[in-house]
Amino acid sequence: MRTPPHKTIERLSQYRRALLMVHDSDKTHIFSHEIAKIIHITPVQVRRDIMLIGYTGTLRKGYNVKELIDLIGDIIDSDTMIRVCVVGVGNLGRAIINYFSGKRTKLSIVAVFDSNADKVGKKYSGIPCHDIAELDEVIRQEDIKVGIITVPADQAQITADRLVKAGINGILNYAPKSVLVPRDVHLEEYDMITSLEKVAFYVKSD
Amino acid sequence: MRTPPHKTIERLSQYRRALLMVHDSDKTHIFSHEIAKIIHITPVQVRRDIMLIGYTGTLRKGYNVKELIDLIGDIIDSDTMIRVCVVGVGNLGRAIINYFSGKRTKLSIVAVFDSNADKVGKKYSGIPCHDIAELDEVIRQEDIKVGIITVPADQAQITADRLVKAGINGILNYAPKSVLVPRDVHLEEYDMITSLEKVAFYVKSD
DNA sequence: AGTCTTTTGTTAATTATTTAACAATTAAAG
DNA sequence: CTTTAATTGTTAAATAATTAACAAAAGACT
Ligand SMILES: NC(=O)c1ccc[n+]([C@@H]2O[C@H](COP(=O)([O-])OP(=O)(O)OC[C@H]3O[C@@H](n4cnc5c(N)ncnc54)[C@H](O)[C@@H]3O)[C@@H](O)[C@H]2O)c1
Ligand SMILES: NC(=O)c1ccc[n+]([C@@H]2O[C@H](COP(=O)([O-])OP(=O)(O)OC[C@H]3O[C@@H](n4cnc5c(N)ncnc54)[C@H](O)[C@@H]3O)[C@@H](O)[C@H]2O)c1
Repeated sequence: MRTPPHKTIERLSQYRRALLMVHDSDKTHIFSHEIAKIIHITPVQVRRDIMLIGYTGTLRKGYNVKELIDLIGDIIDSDTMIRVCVVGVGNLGRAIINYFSGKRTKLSIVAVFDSNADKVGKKYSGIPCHDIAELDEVIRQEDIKVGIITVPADQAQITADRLVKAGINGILNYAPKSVLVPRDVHLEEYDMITSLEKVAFYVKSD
Repeated sequence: MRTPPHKTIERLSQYRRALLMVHDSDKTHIFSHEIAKIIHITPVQVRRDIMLIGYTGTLRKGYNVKELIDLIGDIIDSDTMIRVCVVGVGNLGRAIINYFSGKRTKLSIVAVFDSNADKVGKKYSGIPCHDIAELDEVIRQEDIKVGIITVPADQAQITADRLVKAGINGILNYAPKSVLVPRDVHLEEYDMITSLEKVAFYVKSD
């Protein structure tokens, strides 16, 4: 099967989040328009995405929740566990560690780093905090493949460089400063202000 | 001028973030390829966006940083200050309040809410925390137009309902559960797990 | 049993977004 | 002063993403 479009990948993750919640209830099947409503998209889009990944529901019964969850896993999850670290254990870092812990079976935050001696040696949501100086060593030992950056903006680039040097393959950067990485390192960046300004823009021109 | 495409609005916000940083240095002008490098897009895209908003740079000198910042402000900012509140002062809420404070001239977080009595009455980054029961009253008094949700997932919908009832026009939801709002309320949602799963997907299939 | 309604799966059409191409212009170099 | 290289602005082409259209199947209803 051809690898699905970027946007579909993104939505698959959202579908699964929604499906996992539905699965906790007693529903075994779900219609495209029900999924659509949760994600705020159209039912056609849902059906098209599901078609793209080669799943078929049952006519007039909808999609089997469990099966669809598993299939999405087959597509977007790695075979093996992907190990992740967080650099910078401030408010945002802690929010992320705490939110994420145990949420997914194929992704796991296994180490966090900070430069503040008061934090080093402590555990956050059960994950040990290492000194930033040990980053290289720990990343190699723990076989960490993805790093999340939550340090102050002026430390973002140097942190990214360290992560790259240690052999990481993907970075998720929350510091409000874009970082430069080699082309073979996959980079995602997110800035809340962009989202807020977007809301504000559409609010004002209502 | 026609209102720019959604994606351009998003990038304008990013351009401005980058330009503000450049402006702090002594550079007065910047080339499209320099902006492009910071945002990780192509120079053509940058020029096209700038064309769309009707700005013209000087040939072989690039764009005037200050002018471009101001023009982007004219497009995406509101004439008047847009007042924002945050509901849920946990790790994430505090990270947001702290990060955002004072960053933009036309957007301001003026109130935060929590249900925990220990937090009510305190100030966070200078912003007073009110009891959630006073939400309606404070939002009307303070003329708040946008709400940011950072409460636990199971409180997300009820919080959204409260905000809508109080007359808010836009919501930025960070709780990992989609909320339903009337069509005239602009909604943005973001979930870190989607970003992380995206990174993981592209990392594994490298 | 036959009709109606719902819902999927898929192809085609439409719309949105990005990328390419290139003329025009200007600063710098010789 | 002429040539060269760099850079913008814009139109056209290509690509990506969404939406529409609709046939086929299956349960519900009579
Ligand atoms: N992208 C977003 O939407 C968003 C939202 C909120 C905050 N932020 C940003 O995220 C970052 C963290 O925010 P926060 O509120 O947690 O800040 P914070 O100050 O509470 O935490 C920063 C942490 O990083 C550590 N640190 C500093 N330099 C370091 C280094 N070189 N190596 C390792 N650790 C280092 C500090 O000791 C601290 O623990 C900031 O850059 C902030 O602007 C982004
Ligand atoms: N979208 C993301 O990327 C992302 C990342 C991290 C965390 N989260 C989510 O953000 C939310 C907050 O995370 P956190 O780490 O700050 O959690 P937290 O538990 O530290 O904070 C939640 C706060 O909300 C308050 N609260 C609870 N119910 C409330 C209500 N009905 N009204 C008002 N206040 C209420 C609590 O008193 C607490 O202060 C959680 O839902 C978490 O899953 C999302």
